[in-house]
Amino acid sequence: MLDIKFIREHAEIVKEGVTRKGEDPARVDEALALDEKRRHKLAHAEQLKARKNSVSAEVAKKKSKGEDATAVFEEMRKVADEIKSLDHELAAIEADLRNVLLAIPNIPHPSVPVGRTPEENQIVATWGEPPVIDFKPKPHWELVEKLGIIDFPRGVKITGAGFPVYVGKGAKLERALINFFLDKAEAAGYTEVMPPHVVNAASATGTGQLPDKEDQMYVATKDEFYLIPTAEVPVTNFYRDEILGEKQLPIKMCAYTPCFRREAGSYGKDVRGLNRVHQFDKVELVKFVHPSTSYDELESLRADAERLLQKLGLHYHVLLMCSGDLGFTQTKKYDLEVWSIGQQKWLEVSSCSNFESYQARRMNIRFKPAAGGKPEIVHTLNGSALALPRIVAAIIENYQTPEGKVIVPKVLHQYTGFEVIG
RNA sequence: GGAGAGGUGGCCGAGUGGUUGAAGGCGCUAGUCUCGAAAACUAGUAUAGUCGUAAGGCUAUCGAGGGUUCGAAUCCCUCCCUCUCCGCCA
Repeated sequence: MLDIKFIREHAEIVKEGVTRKGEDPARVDEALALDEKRRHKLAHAEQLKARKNSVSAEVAKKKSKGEDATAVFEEMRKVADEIKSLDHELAAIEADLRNVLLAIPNIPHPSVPVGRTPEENQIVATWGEPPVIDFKPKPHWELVEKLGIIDFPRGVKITGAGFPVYVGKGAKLERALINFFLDKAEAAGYTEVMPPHVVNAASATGTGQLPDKEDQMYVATKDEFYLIPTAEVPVTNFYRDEILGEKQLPIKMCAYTPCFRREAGSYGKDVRGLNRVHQFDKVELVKFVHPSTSYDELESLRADAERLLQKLGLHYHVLLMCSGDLGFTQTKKYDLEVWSIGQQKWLEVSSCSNFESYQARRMNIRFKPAAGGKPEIVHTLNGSALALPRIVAAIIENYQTPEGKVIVPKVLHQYTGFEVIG
């Protein structure tokens, strides 16, 4: 969420940013009104508390001298009641204010193009060329079935649609990619973590999954646990409610986890094969950085993700998302899309975002400036490096042979132990 | 899951109703001393909100929330977490 003080002091900037995101700026005024009301009540309540405290001190003094102090009890009883009711009103106002603040999106960075639809995203880089082949390429779902490396029907039997089973070389390819991605992340300075795959409500709120995106998560209701939709959730919450040292920054972490997404409301959209599944593997990069460096860190994060695609030899391009296509909590985002020849389309395999202080404020992650002074909120960023299933789809389609075999990219050989599937 | 113990500042730890935001120690920072360092000594050392141009004031916070009371770190209730023993178990 945004800082209420920042909103108070820069109401117009915030409203303008909210509008660019395609959200309703009226919430900003709502927040300001609640804030005004809150501070008014707070001043009143604190006055009464100050009175209570000073009277209490006097009572203590009198009692220690053996004097009678019952004269003020009657009045203080009333003051106590009044304080209690003001505190209740305040709690209600604060809860309302927080809810309104949570409903105000992060505002786009000035370098983000203004736009409303995905068509207005800008292609800012392209790498490689589509594979040149002289036969009709097949989509991956046909290839994997023939090769017997991914079993969709049995996944349906075991769990349901969107839960593929990787078998034999398919499983090994998956594992090889995970190890490859993690090794590269480690080489780029990221510390590997293996976090829990379910989180509590506080963590899900910290990264912004709750309250808005509750429908997208699987919930273990008995224990109020949420299956993670991305490693971003547990990893970013690693430092929730902590104060870091400025010298520790930037902190770079990577994590492999399975990701669980209900994908409610997306039925029929790109759902064939591995394009959209309910459980998938992903290696995620997360950074906690000094506010002055977060946009440089975004560029290097993107470079870290791009390097993987280059090593795999996959033709891709980079999209700079327009203001309207940014996520609620993001200020700037790049999507990496890989060309998949069998489907003749671009598949999103990574999304690299800067959240500035928006997530960190919700999570209360701060750092103590080395020069002294008050703790400041860190900036957080994250990016996929990379999401597995679409990479698997792209590899299988782009590296297919006329006979329906798949050549494994060279960088993976040391991980797979085989060079061809089929 | 059963029984018991406990959760106090960066850490250890005192505190069972009244100037206790909280003794003492450790750590950390600065200063004195020293050629320099150590030691010693002195001082400082939480977070947040709010008011104020500022200096500074006020309020809150002793796991969380509620209650009792003129007054709660201290008493009561609920919840969370940690530890020990037993049970179960990869």
